[in-house]
Amino acid sequence: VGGKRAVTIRDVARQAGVSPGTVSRAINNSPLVNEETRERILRVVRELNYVPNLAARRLSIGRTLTIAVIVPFFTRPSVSVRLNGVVSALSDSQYDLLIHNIDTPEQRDAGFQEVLRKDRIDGALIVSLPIPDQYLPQLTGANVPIVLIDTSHPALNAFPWITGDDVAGGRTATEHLVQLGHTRIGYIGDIVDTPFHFVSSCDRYRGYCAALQAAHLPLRPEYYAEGDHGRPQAREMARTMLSLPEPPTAILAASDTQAVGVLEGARDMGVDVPGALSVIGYDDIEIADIMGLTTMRQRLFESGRLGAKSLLTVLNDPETTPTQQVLHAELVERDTTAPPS
Amino acid sequence: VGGKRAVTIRDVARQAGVSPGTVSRAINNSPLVNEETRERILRVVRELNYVPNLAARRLSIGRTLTIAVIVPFFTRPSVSVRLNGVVSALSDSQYDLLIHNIDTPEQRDAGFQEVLRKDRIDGALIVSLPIPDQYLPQLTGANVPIVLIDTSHPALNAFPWITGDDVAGGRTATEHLVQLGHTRIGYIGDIVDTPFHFVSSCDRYRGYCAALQAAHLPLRPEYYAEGDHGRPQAREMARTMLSLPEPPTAILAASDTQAVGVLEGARDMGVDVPGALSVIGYDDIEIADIMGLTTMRQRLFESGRLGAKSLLTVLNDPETTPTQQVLHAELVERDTTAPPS
DNA sequence: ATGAAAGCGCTAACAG
DNA sequence: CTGTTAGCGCTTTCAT
Repeated sequence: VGGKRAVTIRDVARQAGVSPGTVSRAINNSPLVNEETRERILRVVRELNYVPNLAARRLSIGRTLTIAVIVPFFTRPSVSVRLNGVVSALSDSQYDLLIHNIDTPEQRDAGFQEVLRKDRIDGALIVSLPIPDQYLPQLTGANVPIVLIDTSHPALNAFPWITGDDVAGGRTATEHLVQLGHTRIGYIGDIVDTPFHFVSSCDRYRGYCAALQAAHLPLRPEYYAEGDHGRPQAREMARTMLSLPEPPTAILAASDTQAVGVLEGARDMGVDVPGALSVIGYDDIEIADIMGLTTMRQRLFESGRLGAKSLLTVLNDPETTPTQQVLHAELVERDTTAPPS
Repeated sequence: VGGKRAVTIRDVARQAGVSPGTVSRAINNSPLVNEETRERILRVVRELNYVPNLAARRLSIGRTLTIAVIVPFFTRPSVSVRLNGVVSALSDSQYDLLIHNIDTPEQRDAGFQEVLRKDRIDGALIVSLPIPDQYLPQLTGANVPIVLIDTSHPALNAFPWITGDDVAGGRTATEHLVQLGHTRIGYIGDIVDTPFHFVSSCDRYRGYCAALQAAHLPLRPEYYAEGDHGRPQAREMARTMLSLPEPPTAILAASDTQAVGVLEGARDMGVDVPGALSVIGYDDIEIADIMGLTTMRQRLFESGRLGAKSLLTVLNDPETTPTQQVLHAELVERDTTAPPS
């Protein structure tokens, strides 16, 4: 646990009989260095096992070589897959990845205030986190490029973003149920009015409404329920909804996790799926495959990867026009949807 | 996208009518500064919205204020939960978290060579990654404190670590099946001879063997199968095993993910669970709860949290003796195990 | 209690 | 092509 001083660029310079400047040029592939001296220097570098001190390099070049990803609830499977896309896109870049997880509004404040600083990061990815108006100044004034993944804001259309079209997705899912012949279709989603104001559930509900209207089906308030995101909550809501005098014959859930809760609720009530109840989820995370759940597939990994790539592009050339892309969700039919009996 | 120069400590000093050194002392809570001047300085800091440049600070104090976590396959649920424990323990520390994901041996090399450097990090957590002998010199010579989570090595007993006892866990799981009356018990796990040499599956198998021997039950080679980690592979292995002339009446899987594969395989073969086949998994990730899977619960989140705390302790005081802790796994009985029929 | 000055290890502008 | 020099922005002796 000794204090053996690290090898510095000076040591290399001395050993190779050149100046530190030349060593710097040599290791940074500057053309301004003789091929022979470069080789000699690189040999010494290897002998001495020299690696440039990152902090010094960062301070000197005025860049942090770090990218932050600001993300809520990163253990949620859908988020985790998106993150993996980010990690994979960044893995052979020069950038370090700084993960800032957000579980509470305080952490969100910290994320926006302490992380989005030019002396901390070169760029940021904001993933799946709705952006309240109050933070707009911090984002637009952040002075570092920001890419939005699975989130957006009308005032931030100068930023690159990658999102899904949740309204269209909710509509497609609902249309599938309508086409199967369902007329009593319920919706179970997230609470709209949380500190985070997640909107995907809300958007999917809007798609649901649009599909019902297009099919001239009534919008029945008792067929809408919202609760904290989670299986147990969805289970409870499903039980309540299935206890109605005239229960729905199909339920669209705002996520696969909640759809699984609905399946559990149906089982609790002795309601057969898909015989007496069709269930459709959203995301197509692994559990959907396991449970044979019909769902809307989002390209989660891809969204992370594309967003990260897009940030790298901007970082390389700040003049590029921002990539903005909508990834459409696709219906995956499995075993939980069928015509009503 | 303007170049408005960031506020530096000099600006604050000038504005407050003191020297940069005093400002530094003031913001770092040095006792060597008059209370009045400190307040004046802090006021200016607030007015100018000054935040110290991290790279400069790091270079100056010779620490990186960064902790790396080196982890394979971080989207696997069990890994993801452990990571969340780490993140949570570090969230209100001064340290940044640098995540180095490992999916290939090359990334592992990079992780051990480029990440474990004193100029990059102040300390590291190695999570769920077996350590081949060839890397021992790099670890012992890394010159930064390292904490092992869910992995260990006889030569690294000077390091703090947190592990589960996989042998004991495998034994407990198997004993449960034995006590239910099973005598034909199969094991489905990971391939031992991969580039990563994961050992947990192997250890759990050793526990399985010990339990069988203690119960005077024969060890039948046809009741052992190994394959790449994953649901589909486990499903296939289960089908093969259930096709034996004398199939097992119970199967222990090396992980919940694989146990779910076994459930699928059983369903494929029309084998009722738990009527004709008992299945037990390992980890107790969310899917186990969903599927009603009997399993061995590991304290995943806790392991990450404890490991990170332990690293923080060492970082604060390098003289502390390393915390080494075994977290025992606990049997969680659900609906997939029953006496043989 | 405060200021001056040196230095962390690197890069880059300037001379030659 | 290479050496010299001046920072990057902060911390930390050393004086006072």
